[in-house]
Amino acid sequence: MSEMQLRDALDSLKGTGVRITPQRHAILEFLVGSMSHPTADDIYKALEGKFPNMSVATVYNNLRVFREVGLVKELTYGDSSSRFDFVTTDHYHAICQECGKIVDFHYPGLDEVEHLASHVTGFRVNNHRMEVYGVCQDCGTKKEAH
Amino acid sequence: MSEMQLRDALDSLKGTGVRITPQRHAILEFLVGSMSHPTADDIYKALEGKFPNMSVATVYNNLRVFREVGLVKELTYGDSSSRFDFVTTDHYHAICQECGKIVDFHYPGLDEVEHLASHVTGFRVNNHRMEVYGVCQDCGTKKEAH
DNA sequence: ACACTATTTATAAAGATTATAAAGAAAGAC
DNA sequence: GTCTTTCTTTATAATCTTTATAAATAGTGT
Repeated sequence: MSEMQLRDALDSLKGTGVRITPQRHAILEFLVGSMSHPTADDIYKALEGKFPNMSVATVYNNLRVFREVGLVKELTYGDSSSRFDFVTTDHYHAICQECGKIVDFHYPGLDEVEHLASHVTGFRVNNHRMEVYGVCQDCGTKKEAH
Repeated sequence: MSEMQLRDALDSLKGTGVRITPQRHAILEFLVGSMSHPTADDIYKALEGKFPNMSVATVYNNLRVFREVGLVKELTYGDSSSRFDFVTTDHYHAICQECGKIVDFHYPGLDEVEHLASHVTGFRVNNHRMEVYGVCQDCGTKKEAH
């Protein structure tokens, strides 16, 4: 299943004339297999074993390439580093304010918001982003216990 | 009108035991009067005339204080620096992908999304954030002309 | 005006991301 | 398979934003 996602992603890259390097392959593979919305540094560290000589710049460069092609979304969360999310189906994020965990959830049709925004602001609207902030179950129960 | 907002904000600060310094007064005043969602550096530069000796750290420190008290919201937009928004009524942002302009718009009741997210993820949800991305009128017409 | 404590300032440090230039490797042509 | 061109990687330095630190300064209540 994620095999196919990876293959599609690679095809999509080829289609836009982006070369497939071992590093790109590995970064994409990691992103597809990862449920944890990793930071650039997470990816760098995760691939240290396979590519002892890989530069951080390579990770950043390729994440930018993937983002430009539309394979990956960049999530900027408050103070710390950006997190990267392999684009599959449309979904939103719930972010825990205690531990930083990010959990996906689906919600139908916020297209209406885009239309209204477009009407009110005069923008040609391309897309939107939404996040819900709160405290996850783990952190919630951790606090109750005293 | 923004006079009153400023006065309310100052009262609110006093109420929580935060001292009113000239710098804080000026930063708040600037935020209330500003429609442009400035960065910390914008604020620093804008107040350079009035406070030639003010430190950047002061701006950051106070923006943090204001955020903790709930007077100000921090917006993290993509690659560059955070932007700060004086909290008035609830509203969302439309962001131009060409020039970075941020325009406010109102939309009623996305509480439903919070409820669903809470139900699906098990989070105790506190708040949410939504942004619409696109191209503003200025940038749109600029491109048509050739 | 005094005293107590929070705040400011100046500076340095940390952390994330990008720029640069030389070395290396994909992909298509032959 | 080899060549050649061009893109990519690497290593390093630089940049930019934000925070930490410690001494000097200034609010606030009495």
